[in-house]
Amino acid sequence: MEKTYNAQAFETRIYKLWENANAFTPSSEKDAKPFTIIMPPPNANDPLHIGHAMFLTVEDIFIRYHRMKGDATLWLPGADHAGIETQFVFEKKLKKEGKSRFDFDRHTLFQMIWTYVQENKDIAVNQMKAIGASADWSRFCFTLDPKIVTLVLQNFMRLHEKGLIYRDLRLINYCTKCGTGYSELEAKHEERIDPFIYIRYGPFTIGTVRPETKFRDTALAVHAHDPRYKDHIGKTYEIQGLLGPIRMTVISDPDVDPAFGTGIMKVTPAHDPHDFELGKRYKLPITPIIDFSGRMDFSWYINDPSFSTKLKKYQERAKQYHGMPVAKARALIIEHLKEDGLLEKIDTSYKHTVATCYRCGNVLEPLPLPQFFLKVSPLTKKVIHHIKEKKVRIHGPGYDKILLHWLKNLKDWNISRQIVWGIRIPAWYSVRDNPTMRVTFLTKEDALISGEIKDLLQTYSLNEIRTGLQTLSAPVSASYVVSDTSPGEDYLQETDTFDTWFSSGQWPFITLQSLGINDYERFYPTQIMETAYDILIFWVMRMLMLGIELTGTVPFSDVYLHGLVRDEKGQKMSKSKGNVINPMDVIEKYGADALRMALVMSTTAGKDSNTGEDKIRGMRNFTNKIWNAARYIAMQSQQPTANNQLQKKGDKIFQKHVNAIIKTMTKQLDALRPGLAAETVYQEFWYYFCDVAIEEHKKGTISFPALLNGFKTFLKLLHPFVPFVTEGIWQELKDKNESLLITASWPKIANNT
RNA sequence: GGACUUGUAGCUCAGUUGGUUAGAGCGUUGCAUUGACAUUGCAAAGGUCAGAGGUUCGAAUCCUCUCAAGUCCACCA
Repeated sequence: MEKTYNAQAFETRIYKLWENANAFTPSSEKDAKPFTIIMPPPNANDPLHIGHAMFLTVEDIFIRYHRMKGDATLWLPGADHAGIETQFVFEKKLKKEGKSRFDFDRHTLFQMIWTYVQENKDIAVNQMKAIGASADWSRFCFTLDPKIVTLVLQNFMRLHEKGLIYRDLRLINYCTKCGTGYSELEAKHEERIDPFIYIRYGPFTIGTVRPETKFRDTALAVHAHDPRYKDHIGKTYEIQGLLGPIRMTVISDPDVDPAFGTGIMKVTPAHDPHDFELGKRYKLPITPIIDFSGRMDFSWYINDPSFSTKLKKYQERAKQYHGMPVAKARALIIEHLKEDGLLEKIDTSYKHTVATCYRCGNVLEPLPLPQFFLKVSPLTKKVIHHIKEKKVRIHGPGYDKILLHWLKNLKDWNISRQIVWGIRIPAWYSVRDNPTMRVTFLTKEDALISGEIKDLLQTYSLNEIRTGLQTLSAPVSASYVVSDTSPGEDYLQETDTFDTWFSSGQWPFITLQSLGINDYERFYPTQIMETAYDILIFWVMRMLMLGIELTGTVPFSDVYLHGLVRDEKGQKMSKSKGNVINPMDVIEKYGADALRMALVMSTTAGKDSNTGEDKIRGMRNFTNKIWNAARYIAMQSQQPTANNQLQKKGDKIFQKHVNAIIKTMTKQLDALRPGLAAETVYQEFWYYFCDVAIEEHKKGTISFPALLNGFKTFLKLLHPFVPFVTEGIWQELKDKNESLLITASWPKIANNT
């Protein structure tokens, strides 16, 4: 044996040894208790980062422990198509090549992303193997596998049959840069200081940060008890605006805060969530003035028959605004307000929060768009019940409360996304029944071919429309049929795809179901869901909601949330800061075992940990310590059992101590405390086994067989944490009748009487 | 504005039904090298467990308040 442990020389070989022995497939023994972890599927386009290494390590520890305990242990790996994320990355790549998504039709774009993702998926799997993940690769699932897609569609249909799906016009958080809407979870609120503008508005003064939307105001609202405005309620005024006079009625609503601004607000239902609610309440029209590319839309004014009768000034202004980006238009409109003497004052220190795109940082535009929604309250009620019944336990301080808070306040889930990369919503609109439906071809060549379906049908055959179809906009009143196959010749399918979390929210059971009824019946519900706390709401909550609704049971009994891995100064790792630890570099330098130990040792559920190279180096030293203990053992010649009173006594004390360690570690692992268990085994191996037991043996007070036995026990206890070095040593020291450490049995407390 | 979490050695953190002298990694200081290991061993320094009060025979641990740090949530035009 070499003097120091060389991880590189072992790891690949050892992993092959396990793979060749089929060690990762669950035992088929009938009375073996099933133990299942569904791996959080990494984004298929992502190379592995330290966060992946974290969950792979923690989960692999649980998996290896249960496998050694003799459970039928399944760790099911997979990959997520990660709709928006992936399409965004791909579009960036296109941009570098001087292209855009609008250069391709729907089908071609999907195929291109598919190919791109396929290449990256294989890299990710190899990296997961390098970390030592003992997952069952033969059961690998991808969210866009045909079988998975079929199940997602069927489950959508089931939810629809249960009356939990509806289509509605709502103001959605729309990112005009990314070209898609989001759910409430994906909006990031940021504090901003924006000018607050006071505008002379007929007999009133109104305050707003968004003067550009005022052209489509539908009413003025005040609080009923406000003495300043009480007498105006119900009255209609002619108000001089930038495009001529408009008529506006004053309504009263208890939600209007008299203390804010001037106490009177303009109502713009199409562009403000609060106003949208008011609009609904008082049946005000929803009249947009901003389009989905984030530009001003004055076509309603320009195309109005009375346009030619307007003042020249107004005509020019409208033409000028039309098509202008929102921010630019706002500045210009402020100028025009000044010009017309309508600007009262500007408060430049107004602080408020705006919703921004969690991904690109662009300010989200609330825009009216018909979307599919999932009613959540019947689902969240069931989840709350299951949590209270302790059918599912959350590990990580405070996160049970956060989850419950969300469950109690959750709004209906917008599951439509206006992207191509995903599972297309199986809703079909009849061309015959919905003649006002529009299709838009977004390829440059076809950009002009848009219009009412009726006209298109005359020019093109239906098949041609389907192939090139980019987006379809059906009015909110359009009738639709939910079906996983086309209901008939004259139907067009919804072009929106599902929110990625809608499919990954079903992951624990659709994976197993896609693998066959046997797997589903044997391994569902699963035991542990292990993931980072930052996707508790996005993912874990959704899995609980959909799992309980669609399978009648909690998809997992324990949720273990690990913290985020930060650098040694506690800063978030990011490429721009240059403090990123690449797991593959670490493995090359120090070995996978050192990385694993560094990630898990002394960490607790739900708390961030700071990991620097010093810690990893320290853990590399630990693997070397194990190696050298093995060298010492290997150097001893076989000696008979304890042959004197001193050794008998020494062996007994040694055995007793080892038993205590087995007991402690078993308890810690059962309690889902891998960080503590790692610390225990580290301490006990180094400061007890090496510093005490081996020294005792040198003095002759512990017999060799007892020492060897104890060492083998330690290898087993160490194995879930540092699988490579322990298996490597095991192969050197094992008896003839022993085979692999990975499948050896977890130590039981030996009777030493 | 709400909610949650944290404050333990120079640094990074463990310490879960409250129980002798509060632990580890890294760092620091001294000594040790032909017999497993210098990626080491032995020894040492370093803590009023944020502060104050309370419960208790006993508190880092439970309760209250104060101070500090962080995270999440929230439509105020």
